[in-house]
Amino acid sequence: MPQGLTSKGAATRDRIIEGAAVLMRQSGAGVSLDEIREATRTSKSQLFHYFPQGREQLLLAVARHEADQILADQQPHLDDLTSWRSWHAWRNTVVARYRRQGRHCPLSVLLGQLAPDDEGARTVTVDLLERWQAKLAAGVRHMQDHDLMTRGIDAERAAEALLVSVEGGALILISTGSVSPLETSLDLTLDQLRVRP
Amino acid sequence: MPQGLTSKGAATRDRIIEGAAVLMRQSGAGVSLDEIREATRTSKSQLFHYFPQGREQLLLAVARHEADQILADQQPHLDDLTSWRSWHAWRNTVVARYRRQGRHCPLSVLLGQLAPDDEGARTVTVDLLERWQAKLAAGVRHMQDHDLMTRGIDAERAAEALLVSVEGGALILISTGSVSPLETSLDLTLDQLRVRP
DNA sequence: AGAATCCTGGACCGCCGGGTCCAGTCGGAG
DNA sequence: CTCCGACTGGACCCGGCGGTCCAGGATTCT
Repeated sequence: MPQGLTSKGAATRDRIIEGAAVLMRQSGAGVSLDEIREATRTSKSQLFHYFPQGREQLLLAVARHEADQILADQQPHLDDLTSWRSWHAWRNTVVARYRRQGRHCPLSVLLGQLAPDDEGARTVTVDLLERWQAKLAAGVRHMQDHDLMTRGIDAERAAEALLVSVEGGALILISTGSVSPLETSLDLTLDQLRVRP
Repeated sequence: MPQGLTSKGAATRDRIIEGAAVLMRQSGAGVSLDEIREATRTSKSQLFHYFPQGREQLLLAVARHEADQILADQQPHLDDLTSWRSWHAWRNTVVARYRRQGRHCPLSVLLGQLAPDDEGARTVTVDLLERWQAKLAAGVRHMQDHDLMTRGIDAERAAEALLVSVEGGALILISTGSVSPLETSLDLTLDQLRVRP
């Protein structure tokens, strides 16, 4: 990405990312630069003007965009997991999001395009998971501090388990089209955090 | 695949599948027919002789092979989940398998190569999940019948939740390289099936 | 033996797609 | 107004890869 960048240039750059994201969300599989070029009404030279390292850099930018979107979709609940009410609201938001998304996970498709051992691609995923887990752990810790969740399970572990439920549920949703595993697993895991009578 | 197929032909076909599987397991990402040809010491014409529909058919065969392998790796425990001892043995086998596998899931790489909405690819995954879930559910049911697991959770649901733990844990292992989420989630889910005192 | 069929080698083709280049146009700073 | 750097269009290149083809070797059956 060039150092000088006028507002017009920034707008074009964003249009490319957003357009590519939309394209991959619907088309699902591998997208060529020509398709992106056509969908965003740009030219080859613009693509390489804004992403000099080519395809990989572009896809990485789109992946980061999608990763941010995933967290943003869970707001405002994800940042305010301070009561069972908000936990349930969060749970419903997540389920609704994946139900809506159906069998097309934009991020997984994206990462499938990039080399799995590529450092950049790995970073995007790891960053997402870390941010996600941190927010969940904060929520669990707050609940434990107020005796609303059991202290028998370490907050970080609980957050890990919740993440596994969401990711695993989403993965199975992608394969089978069924949301019930996601719901079941998430509900069971949450259940386990309830204070035992 | 041709109708006539001598034992020599079948051997070559198997060699191609096995060789391609090994190749994808180590190389990780997209594999070209030329690489497969070289690794299996065959020629282009053989590849298309045994897989007339070309690359897709070949990858699909490899994917089926890998899916079967996943279940086979969990034997004999998966077919004998009749005591807590065997459940734990199964749990350890699964964890060990994914720990060994590390960040390279052959099946996910494979399916990433094929069009995600391809009917054949979908079938491979769905079949695997269904067989897997059926075996887990059978185990849970057996345990419930002998009052070794709680009857409070429907056997199919329990199997779904276990699957989510394994798949989600494996997915996170692939991304982050950490096995602990897999272990945590699996253990928590199993815990929940214990009969409450 | 001989024919029918399966199996194998490898040259060849065509296209798709990432990447390059250059000749412009635009837009704002001085 | 003028100039410079950012921005844009699109023709072009070229390597790789999936796929085709045919000629010839190996097998098996009658």
